[in-house]
Amino acid sequence: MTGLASSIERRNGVSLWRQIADKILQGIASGDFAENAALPPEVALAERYGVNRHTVRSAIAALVQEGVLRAEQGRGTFVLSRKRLSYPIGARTRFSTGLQGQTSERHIALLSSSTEPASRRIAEALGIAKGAAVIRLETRGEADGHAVSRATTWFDAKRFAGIEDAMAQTGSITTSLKRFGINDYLRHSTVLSARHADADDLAALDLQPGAIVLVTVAVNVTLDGQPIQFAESRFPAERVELNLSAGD
Amino acid sequence: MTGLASSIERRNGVSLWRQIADKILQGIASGDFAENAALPPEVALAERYGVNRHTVRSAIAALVQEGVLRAEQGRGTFVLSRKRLSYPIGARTRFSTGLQGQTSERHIALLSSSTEPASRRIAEALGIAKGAAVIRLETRGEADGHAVSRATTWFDAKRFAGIEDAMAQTGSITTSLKRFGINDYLRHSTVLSARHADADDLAALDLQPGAIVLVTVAVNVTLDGQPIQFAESRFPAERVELNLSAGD
DNA sequence: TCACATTTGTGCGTATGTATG
DNA sequence: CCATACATACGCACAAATGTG
Repeated sequence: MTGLASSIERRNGVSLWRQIADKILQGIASGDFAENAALPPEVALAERYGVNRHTVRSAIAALVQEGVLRAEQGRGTFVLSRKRLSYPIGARTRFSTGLQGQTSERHIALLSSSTEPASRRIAEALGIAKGAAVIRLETRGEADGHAVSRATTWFDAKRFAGIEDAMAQTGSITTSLKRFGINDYLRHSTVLSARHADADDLAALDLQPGAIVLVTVAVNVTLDGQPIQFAESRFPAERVELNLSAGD
Repeated sequence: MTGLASSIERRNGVSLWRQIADKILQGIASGDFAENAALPPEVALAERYGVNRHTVRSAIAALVQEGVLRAEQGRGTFVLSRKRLSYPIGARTRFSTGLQGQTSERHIALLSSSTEPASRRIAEALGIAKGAAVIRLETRGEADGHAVSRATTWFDAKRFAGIEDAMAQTGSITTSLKRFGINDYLRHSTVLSARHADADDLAALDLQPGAIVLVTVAVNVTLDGQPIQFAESRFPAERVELNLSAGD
């Protein structure tokens, strides 16, 4: 009955906190700790495994960092579920159609917008002069009430004046672009990386410190190759995977 | 001169360790702490900022986790540099040619190989019967002496008997496949995710606990669509970005 | 509104283990 | 073997957030 606790060993080359973390993982795998339910309080775990509360906290911190648990001050520590949305990226990358069939509802919320001079990087991507006015949109993609992306996108302000209003109204880039005579566009390039979420990501995507975001930096172009949009999107790695579809 | 330390405040809603971490980031940005050089010892930092050594440790742990620092037991804590290799992924994804121009030398080292029955997932991907024999290769991609990828790949054992020997000799998948009459192949699908590096990744890719790996799960096919290879690759996010090239 | 219990978060002091040179 | 410096673990105290009565 105390088999679990007795299998914790000291000075065997594996730190106690790592052993505790593995115990918790076992507990989740065996159904001892249910998904989407609260873990026992730290003090209870500390007693169960015969270690100090700090040691349990180290284990929990590691698992939070691995995206397995989520700790909430004053409430408890919860076991996360692990299904991921699959977000397709290809020549025709579209937020809404991409998630069709996986969620019942999705839209893009416009958080803020502003006009600013283009940095060198953005000017080059959009094929305009450095310092020319660009519109920046800060958006959050939501599916079934969960935040699944946080993006910053830039448009040439001259060509797309007022696109922020269209976005606010329609909640869709694709629809907004139609108001400017663009009925189709292609993903020209995508650079992909991953990093820990920063403070903004944490707030916008409802993540815990230490969470990982997938970052895409992309340029969309018209069918004849004119760049129209430059975007950096952040996806919570624990909730989203990217699906690099071959053709379309 | 002691302006830095005096700007640390207690009970202002931001934890001390986070404030210290931000101080260290400032120090790096301002050149106070040089890239690729050792940070002052923890006790020195603790004194400089007027906090306990544990608090400095929390700050350092956070920055290690963010990939900014690297702590080495018995030696010191080092500021990392942040250039990344750009690894192209497209229809014709090849390790060696992909990194051409970015490194002077690159190859794939075969760590181990084995034959095993195909799991359901692998059988489906390769279009063979579940339980049929498959060859598994554990490899590490190296460029200029640095580990840049860690992959596990599976081949149908019947069709590609002995491919492990070819890999060991040539250090190239592309070259090895030629021995089996395959002169060209295409990337059929890629699913991309990110997670924290596990123990194996840490060792193989020379990473610190808390580091992030980009994970691709891919299927390669012959020109007429026959699946030949299933692979899961892990890339250290701090050293590699993925470049989703549009056409080729 | 307020008090209170519960639970996680932060900080300090201390001791000991472990890796490096 | 020693000194240095990072790693782990424990005990204690209090702060902060949450939920409840």
